[in-house]
Amino acid sequence: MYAMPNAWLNTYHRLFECHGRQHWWPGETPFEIMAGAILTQNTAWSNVERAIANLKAAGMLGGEHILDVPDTALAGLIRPAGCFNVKARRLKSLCRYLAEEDVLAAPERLADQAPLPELRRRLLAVHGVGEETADSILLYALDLPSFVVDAYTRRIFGRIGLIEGDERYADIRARFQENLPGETPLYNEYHALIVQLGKTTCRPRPRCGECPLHAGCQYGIQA
DNA sequence: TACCAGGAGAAAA
DNA sequence: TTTTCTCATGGT
Repeated sequence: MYAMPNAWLNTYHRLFECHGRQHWWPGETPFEIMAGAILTQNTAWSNVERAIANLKAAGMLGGEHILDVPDTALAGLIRPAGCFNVKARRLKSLCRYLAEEDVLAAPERLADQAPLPELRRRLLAVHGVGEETADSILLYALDLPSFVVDAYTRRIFGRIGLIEGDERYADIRARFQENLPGETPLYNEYHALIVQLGKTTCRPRPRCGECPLHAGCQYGIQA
């Protein structure tokens, strides 16, 4: 696929060969992906699915609806995702921002409002949107090439020696983007594969032997 | 019972 | 600037 693979691309190809295409993000609409990015903060996705199901069942999975509902009612719907009072405020903050950009009814149009760096800066200014959440929204909801770094990325790439693991978020993101073609499908699949590996074979335990990455890692990939 | 899971903001050091 | 604390549910 790429003419001059490097260690970063080699790792991607090994992950892809092992785990296959991940079909991310698990959301049906750009708004659902954005909401999921907030709801999944420090929370297992299985809990987020319940919260999103509640929003769907209540007909609330849209920015205009969320802005209309009282905080307490919204918190009740997203309760399974944990930190529900905090996340209710964060969801509303995101919706207010989408309204300010005049894209509340069609959040995918946010991608047309400004270049990626400016969009990222604006998202980071929204209450409740940190770097990982902003990059998740840019990449998975807006199809823009912004690499997502998470705890799995730090752990796995620290273990295989491509990073130290304790760098700042921006530094790790820059390392990926400097060493990979700036292509949305690649960033999309790469992060999804990292999460898949992190969830299935890289729990804190001795080497699992299930992933080809372990073949080159003296310690196995673990926390 | 304790720990972990696809963080972020606020306060303290 | 960096570290610590808080938010909080559900599964193992």
